[in-house]
Amino acid sequence: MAALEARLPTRGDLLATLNEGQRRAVVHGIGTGLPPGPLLVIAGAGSGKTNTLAHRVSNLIVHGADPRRMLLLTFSRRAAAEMTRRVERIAAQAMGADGEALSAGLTWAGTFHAVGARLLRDYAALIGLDPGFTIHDREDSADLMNLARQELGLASRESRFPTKGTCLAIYSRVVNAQAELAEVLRAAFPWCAAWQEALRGLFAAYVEAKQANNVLDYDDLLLWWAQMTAEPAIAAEIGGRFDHVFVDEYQDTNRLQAAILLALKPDGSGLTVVGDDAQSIYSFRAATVRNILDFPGHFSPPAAIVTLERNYRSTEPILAAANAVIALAAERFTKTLWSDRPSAQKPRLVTVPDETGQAAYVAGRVLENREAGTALRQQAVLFRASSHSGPLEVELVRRNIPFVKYGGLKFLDAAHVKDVLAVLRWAQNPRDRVAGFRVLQILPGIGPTGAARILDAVAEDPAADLAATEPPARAAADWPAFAAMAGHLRSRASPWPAEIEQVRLWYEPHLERIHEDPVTRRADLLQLEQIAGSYATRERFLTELTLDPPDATSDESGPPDRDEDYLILSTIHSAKGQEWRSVFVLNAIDGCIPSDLGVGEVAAIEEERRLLYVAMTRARDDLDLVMPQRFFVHQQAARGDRHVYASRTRFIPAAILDRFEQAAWPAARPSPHAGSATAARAPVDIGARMRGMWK
DNA sequence: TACCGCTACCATGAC
DNA sequence: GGTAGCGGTA
Repeated sequence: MAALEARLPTRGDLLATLNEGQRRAVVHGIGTGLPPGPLLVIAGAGSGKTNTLAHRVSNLIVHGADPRRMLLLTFSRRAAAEMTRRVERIAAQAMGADGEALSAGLTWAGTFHAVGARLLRDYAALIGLDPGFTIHDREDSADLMNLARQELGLASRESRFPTKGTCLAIYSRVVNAQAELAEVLRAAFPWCAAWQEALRGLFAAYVEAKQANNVLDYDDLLLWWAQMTAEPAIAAEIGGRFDHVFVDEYQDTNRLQAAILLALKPDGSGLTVVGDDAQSIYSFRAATVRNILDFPGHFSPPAAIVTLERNYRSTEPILAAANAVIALAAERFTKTLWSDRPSAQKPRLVTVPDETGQAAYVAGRVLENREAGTALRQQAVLFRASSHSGPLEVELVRRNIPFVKYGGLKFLDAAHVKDVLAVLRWAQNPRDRVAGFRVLQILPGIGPTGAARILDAVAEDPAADLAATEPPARAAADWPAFAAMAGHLRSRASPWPAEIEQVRLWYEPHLERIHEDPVTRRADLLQLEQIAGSYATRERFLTELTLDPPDATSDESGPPDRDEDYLILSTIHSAKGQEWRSVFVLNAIDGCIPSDLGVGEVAAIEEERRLLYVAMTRARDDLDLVMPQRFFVHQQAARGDRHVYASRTRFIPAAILDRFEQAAWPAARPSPHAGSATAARAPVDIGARMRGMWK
C-alpha cells in the first residue's frame, strides 16, 4: 500500500494523510473537466467520514469549484458548523490564505429543514406562499391538529379517537415516508386502522388550517420543497444554483428527502452522499436505509461506491466487541471494521446493584480517569432515554462534577417559554392562530371561547387594532397594557433584542399569577433573552430556534465557558458522529436497550441493536457498559412504580461475552467469617428453588 | 364562560 | 411527574 500511496498524485498536503479509500473518495471525478458523477461513500464508524468529506470539499475548491455553489446537507447545525470549520482549515493548508477566504463562501450548509426554510422564503412568490410564514414546532403542530380535531367533533372521550400527538405522528409518517395512509396505519398504527377515513378528513382540515394561518410545520419544509422541485422549471433553477451537493448521514434520511435530492440532481452529477447502513437509528422519523442501498441504481451509469472500513478511533478490543454485536443483526452488513490500535483492555460489562449504584460507579470512574489524565470533556456518558441520566445528574451535582447534557431537551417545551415565544410569533405572523390562541389565554378572564372570539374579530378586519377590540369584561383591567405591548411589537417600534425584554416585562406579572415557581421560570426567560441576543432579527430568531433548538443544558445556568472542563451526558441519538476517549453506556439491560416500547417488531429491535452499536463505537480507548440489577420503572400500564430485576441486554448474548471483561461493583468482598466456609459448602441452587415455587 | 380540582392516562429518540 | 379532559362552582 505504501508504494501505491507514493504513486498517487498529491496536491499540497491535502491527500497526504489519507488512506487509499479516503483518497479515492476525495479525488473522485475531479480534474476530468466534467462535473463529477454521483458518489456513494459507505463510511464505517470512526473511519474518518467527516474528514474525508471535508477533504473532498476542499479538494474541489482547490480545483476551482465555487464554494458559494455548493450545498452541504448535514444532520444537525452542529455537524454543519464542524464541517465548515474543517474545510476552512484544510483549504487553508493547501492553498494558504486564499483557501481560507474561498471556503468562507460555503454558506449553504445546514439541515434539510433549515435549507428548505431558506429556499422556500426565496422562492415563496413563485409558489404562492407568503414569505412571512412562521414555523410550528411539534407541539404547535399538535395544538393546531387538536383545533381541527375538535372542530370535526372527533375529540369526545368515549369515541377514543387517537390523541392529537398520535394523529400528528401518523400524518408525519405519511408525509415523510411518502406512503399511503392505509399502509402507514397497517404497518405502524394498527390500533388506529378503524379511523382511516376520519383521519383522512382530519388531515385535510389540518392542511387547510396551516395554509389559512400561514404556518409551515417541520414536514412542510420538506414537502413544499419537494413539491416545488417537482416543477421542472423550478427544479432546474434551484438545481442550477449548486454545482455540488453533499449529504452527510445519508442512512438517516427519509424518502421525501431522497426525492428532493433526486429532483435537484436527476443525473447525479456533482452529488456525493455519505453514510453507514449499520448506524441507521432514525427510522422513527421515517428514515430508511433503502435510501443508501438504492442510491447507486438511480443513475446510469450507477454511482461509484467507496467503502471505508478502517477504523481510526477505537482500540481493537472495543471494535471486536462492537463488531460482534452488529454481526448478530438480522440483515447482514457487508463490511467489517478493523483497527490497528492494540490494547489489553476489553470493554467492561459492569454489574451494579441499582441505578444509585450505577451513578456512584460512573461518577467514581470519571474522577479516576481525570486523575489519570483524561479530561472530563474527553469522557461521555450515553443512555437510551433522556430520563435515564436522572440519578447520575444528582450524583454529579453532589460531587461537584460539572456536566453538559445533550438531547431530550425540554427547555422550549416549558409553558412559560412557549408563552413568550408565542407572543413574538403572533407579532411576526398575525395569522398564526395557534400563537394568538395561546397568547390571549395568558390574560386572566380569557379562556378558549374568549380567545376564539377575539381572533375571529381580528381576522375579519386585519387592520383592526387590538386596542380597539373589546375584551371580555374580566380581562378589561389587563387589556390596555397587553394591547399596547402587542401594538408596539407589530409596529416594530423597538430594535430586535429589546423586543423580547419588553415581552418578558409584560409577562412577568402573569408568570407570577399563573405559576407556583416563578423564580426558576424567570431564570429560563432570562436565558431565552440571552439566546435571543445572538440572532440578528426576530424572524431569524424564531425560525432558527425552531429548526435548531439549543441542544444542551448544563447544571449551571448559561453555557459553560469554552475552556472549562465538563463531563458530557448525551442520549445515544444525540451522540451520533461524536467520539470520546472514555465512554460509559448506562442501563445496558433489556427494557432500556432495547427499549421495551418497540419490543415486538423485528425492525424496531434491529434498530435498537444498531443503537447499541453506535453507542459502543463512540469510544476510543475505554468503554464501560453498566447494568443495574434492579431498575426502577415508572408507572406504566401496571399500577404503581416498581422495581424490576433487570437482565443483560439481549444484544450481548452469552456467545459473545468473551469480548468483554465482566465485573461487579462494588467488588464482592467475602465476609471475614465466610472465607473457607464458602469454598467448602456446595453451591445453593437458588434457581431450582425459584422454579419450585410454581410447581 | 372561566377556572378549579379531580381523575385517568401516559411516559424514546428529534428536524 | 405532567397533562388532558371532565364536572362543579362562581
